Amino acid sequence: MPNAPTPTLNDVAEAAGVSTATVSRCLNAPDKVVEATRIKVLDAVDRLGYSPNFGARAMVAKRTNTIGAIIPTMENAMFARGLQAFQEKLHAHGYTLLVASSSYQSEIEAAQIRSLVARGAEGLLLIGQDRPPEILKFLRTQRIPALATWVFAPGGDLPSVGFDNRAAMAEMTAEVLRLGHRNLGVISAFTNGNDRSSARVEGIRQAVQDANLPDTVLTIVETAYGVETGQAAMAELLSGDIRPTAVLCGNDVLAAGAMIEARARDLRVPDDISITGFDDLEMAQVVDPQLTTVHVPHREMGTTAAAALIEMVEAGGQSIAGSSQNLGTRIIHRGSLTTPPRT
Amino acid sequence: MPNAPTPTLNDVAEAAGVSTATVSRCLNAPDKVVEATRIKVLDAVDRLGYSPNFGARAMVAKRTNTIGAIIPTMENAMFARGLQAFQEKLHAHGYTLLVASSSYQSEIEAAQIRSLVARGAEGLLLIGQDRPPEILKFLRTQRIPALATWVFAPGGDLPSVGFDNRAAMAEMTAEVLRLGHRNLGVISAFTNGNDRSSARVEGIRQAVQDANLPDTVLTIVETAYGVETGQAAMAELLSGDIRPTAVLCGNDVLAAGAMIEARARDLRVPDDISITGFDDLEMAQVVDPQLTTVHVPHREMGTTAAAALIEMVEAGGQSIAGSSQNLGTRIIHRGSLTTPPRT
DNA sequence: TTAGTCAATGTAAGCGCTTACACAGCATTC
DNA sequence: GAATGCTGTGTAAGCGCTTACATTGACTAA
Repeated sequence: MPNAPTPTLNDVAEAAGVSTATVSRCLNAPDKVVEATRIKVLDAVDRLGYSPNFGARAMVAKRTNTIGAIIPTMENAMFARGLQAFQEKLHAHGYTLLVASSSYQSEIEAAQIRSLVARGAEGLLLIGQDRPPEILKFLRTQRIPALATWVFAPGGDLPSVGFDNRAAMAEMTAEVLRLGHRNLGVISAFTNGNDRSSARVEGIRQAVQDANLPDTVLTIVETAYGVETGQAAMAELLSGDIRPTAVLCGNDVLAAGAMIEARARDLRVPDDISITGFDDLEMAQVVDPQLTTVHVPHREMGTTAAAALIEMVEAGGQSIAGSSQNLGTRIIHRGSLTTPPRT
Repeated sequence: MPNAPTPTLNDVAEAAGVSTATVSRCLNAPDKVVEATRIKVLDAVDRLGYSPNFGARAMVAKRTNTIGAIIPTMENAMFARGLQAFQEKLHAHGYTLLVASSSYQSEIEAAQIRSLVARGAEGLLLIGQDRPPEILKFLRTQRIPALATWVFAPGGDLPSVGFDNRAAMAEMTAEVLRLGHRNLGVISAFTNGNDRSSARVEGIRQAVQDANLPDTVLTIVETAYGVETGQAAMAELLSGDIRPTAVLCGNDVLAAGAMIEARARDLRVPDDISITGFDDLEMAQVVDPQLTTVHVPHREMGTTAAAALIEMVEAGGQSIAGSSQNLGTRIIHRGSLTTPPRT
């Protein structure tokens, strides 16, 4: 058996006894071809197991119907959920999603952006607002519309579809302070190069300031994303001189870790210590007590972002601008937050 | 400002005053070009914001360094984790990962396979072993090596890197039976078109049979993936005539749902009822009591699969076969499984 | 000096596809 | 019965790139 190379349009044309143009038409505009021919051609396609070469097609058609997304990591349920919704919406509009991950590193993100654009992405979904000017310039010269998500930052370099991390966390903090807590632990994901994390921490500081309290009421620990790291951070917080009565966590996963550590030390949540999360993942409902957290409409965000990006792409060269949308968050009161224990 | 189209190799060549061949060489084999020229060219590349067109390159070079993966959904931590490891390994070997999701539907998977191949995927990671013969034929005629994962099925149509779902679940069931349970509830993900789910259920039946027990000891409920569906399934199980003393869940997420329902009914886990999971996700450690579950080496599987697939791809036309690897699982004893309550 | 070598660059073909245009055949229309 | 339109198909250009081969010129060796 000779090493049959993968069949091309030409092979199909020969097999069907027609020209390549006809084959192409059969595949892309079947009604422009009379039925008898179409059957002949489709039969040949089947027989040869022909599959069109996307690159060649894209090169001449100048359309790819492809949109790219770059997320820090797939291993974060929050992104996974939003992305799944994003992809479903894209699919419904005939677009294909290409996903890449950056491991939270700006240079990798830059490389991935170039890679996705080279692969024909006509629009890009990115996480967060901050990125180096070279990238923005690249996007501009390539005329690729891009959307920042998981943040709401009108007037930023990129249009954004998301929510106000800072305000949401400030609201949660205000609630904690209102309940009477005056000694707050904070477990945050690394803020360096992560504008969502840092906005959340800023929100906390803001709320403390707005309540006319000194920022010495705060003890902040930064750590990597994960249950175990959250647990370790909680251990650190609890071994300090003054024990916080409430711990604000930058996300639900860290909060779950904090709860494990609290339990390990025989601290009852929330009677001995309150814990709050952020994101409202499944995990928030699975821990005991269930987590009081900030609900983020991840799926809605994915869907809205898809719609916005498609619009930007189809607006074409005209305006790459697009406009920002704030999706809003709300505090979900469950069992992990209450008044501080009486001493 | 004229509508500047995105710059091409030619534009760079003109801007640098050299031929396209030289520009191409600068980019792909810099040492074949004298330094002075190289600087000129790279400068022009920068100035124009040039980015090579992947499709055009792939078309002539016949290499894409791209591997595709199709998973049922990104919204499942189990896949996310394995995939992240897979992608890291690929990256280290200079390959790019293209991800698509199939929503657990075979026809969508087939379409995605074609789409990824058309986009130049040189190898494919798939989940599970079962798929229609047309797809296998397509893969064969296109000479695309493919690997089945999350299963171990030597002698199957595709080589596999994974674990034996059936044996793992049988082992867990045997353990439950050994503790004295004689009334087992089972909450399984839908088994239809999901060979992992069905293998797990088969494992349970097998273990019951091996213990010379009638399969009336089993009450099986199938449901969709999710905490809430797990909870509903548990409710169904608990409202039956005879209450199971142990509930075997097809995965940790369903198990977490089951625990919530148990708690809602004031049943203590494990004293009143035992619950087991499968996968050993973070969620298993976060619930209280922590879940006794089957540990699956997701990351290791991803890494191993990447290595195997790269090897298959680089073996090229010769043998698309590859060989299967069984990664092994083990039961993690935590707090959710104990002997049945005395009546 | 002259042939020979070699490194640096240019020339041009062609990868697989779509599509503008040309063309043939046929049914209408006056 | 010629002019007209329409429909189905073919012809061929060219998308952006890599690379085999040709060319150039500087240098070496005899």
